[in-house]
Amino acid sequence: MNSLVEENYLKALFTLSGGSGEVNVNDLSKHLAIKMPTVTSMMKKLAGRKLVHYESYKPLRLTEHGKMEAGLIIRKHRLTEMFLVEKMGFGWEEVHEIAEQIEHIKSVELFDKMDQLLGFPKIDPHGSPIPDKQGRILPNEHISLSDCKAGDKVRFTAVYNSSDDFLKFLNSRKLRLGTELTVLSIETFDRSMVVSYPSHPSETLSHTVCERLLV
Amino acid sequence: MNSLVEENYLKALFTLSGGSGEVNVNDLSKHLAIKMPTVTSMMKKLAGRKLVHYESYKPLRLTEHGKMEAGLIIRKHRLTEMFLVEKMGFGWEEVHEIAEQIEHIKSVELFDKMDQLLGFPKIDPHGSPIPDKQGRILPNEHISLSDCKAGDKVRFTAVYNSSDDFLKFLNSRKLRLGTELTVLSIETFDRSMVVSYPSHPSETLSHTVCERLLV
DNA sequence: GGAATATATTAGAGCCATCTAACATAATTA
DNA sequence: TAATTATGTTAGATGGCTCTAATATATTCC
Repeated sequence: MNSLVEENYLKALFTLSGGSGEVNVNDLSKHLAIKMPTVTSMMKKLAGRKLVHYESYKPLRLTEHGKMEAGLIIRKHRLTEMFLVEKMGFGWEEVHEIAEQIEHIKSVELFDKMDQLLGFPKIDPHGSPIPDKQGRILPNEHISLSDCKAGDKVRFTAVYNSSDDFLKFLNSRKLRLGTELTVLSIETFDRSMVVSYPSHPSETLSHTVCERLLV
Repeated sequence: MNSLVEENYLKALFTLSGGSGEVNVNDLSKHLAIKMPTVTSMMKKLAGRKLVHYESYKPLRLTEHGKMEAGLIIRKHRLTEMFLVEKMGFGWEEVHEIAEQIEHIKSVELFDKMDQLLGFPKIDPHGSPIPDKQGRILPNEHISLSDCKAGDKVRFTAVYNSSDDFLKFLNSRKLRLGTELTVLSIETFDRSMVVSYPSHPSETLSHTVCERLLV
């Protein structure tokens, strides 16, 4: 049984490991706001429990077992966010903090029940995929809006690295998951985009925003 | 901010303090399954934070502030149980374990939302009163079924010290909160009672059971 | 390739919540 | 009341997670 602290390390490793599956001690340290020596010693501990591959001065990698465990935590997090939004009436910008805590609850039944009441959703309120009961996750197929060309018609399906402020910004522009966007033009000097969608015939979005909108 | 561990001590103190409001170190130690020296040192710590009155070799008492804090934790516990039963379809014997964990979640909004979705209930699924948002609790007015006389007509409104097994027993007899009971007779030799209620015209309940049914 | 910088590890310390062993006080009972 | 038993406290140790300071290895840049 993993402690709450260990679970946070696993989740962070999962989140930070991109395509390569590798994570630096330094990045992990910054992400968790925990000093590097502490991280190193925890990595040795997790390596002892076969949750991460650890070799001195090499990047960290989750083992298959570690990925599964991390996936299960993320599953709980995302099901919780979904439940809070869909069944309890929270705004999607309010739920992260609460889900951060509830994800550590030990009860298969609780999360199965959420899953069932939600109709076995595949994505959370931010558009991120929900891992299955084995902790497996399908890598998402999304690209950034900023990678699109003028004239492209796309569906806004997820956000990247969502902060409260960013979600509030999206709300203020009535940009919701599922919205159909048409790219009208792209400014070359600052790469901002002008897009149109049902409720807003012409809206300008900065490059920073476009990078974080997945379609 | 109280740690999870401190919260468990506060809750136990609240639960164990009867009419006198006093609790022994020994009882607290047994209830929490934590050795006495550990309890003593934690009591000193909580006394330093003005949550308990502590004097060497004297019984423990929660301060008013401590009672409030404990009440708030119990409020979260009971709202959670209620929510799990009423809104998520759990059986009332399944929810205690989960509520034990969720009661430590830091989020006023989460519990306010539960409260609202439940229509501001005054009692939990076991019939125990739910403290208000200030942590105040109204002492319950219930008496044991075992204190009733033959011929009494009463409403079953709460259970005392409910265990899973006991709740399963009640389910098997279709004894639910709110059931109207009539005491038909009392056996003098073992103090068991014969009662009747809508679904069961004649049912015998042992003294042990009767003591734990509050009416 | 060597100096400077960035990244990672080791060593040693501290806090929190727990324990056991030993001792102190209070309550019970012969 | 004196002895016994029950309850409570002190002292010192441990494990988990964290830190800082010092050291080691890798990477970058002149």
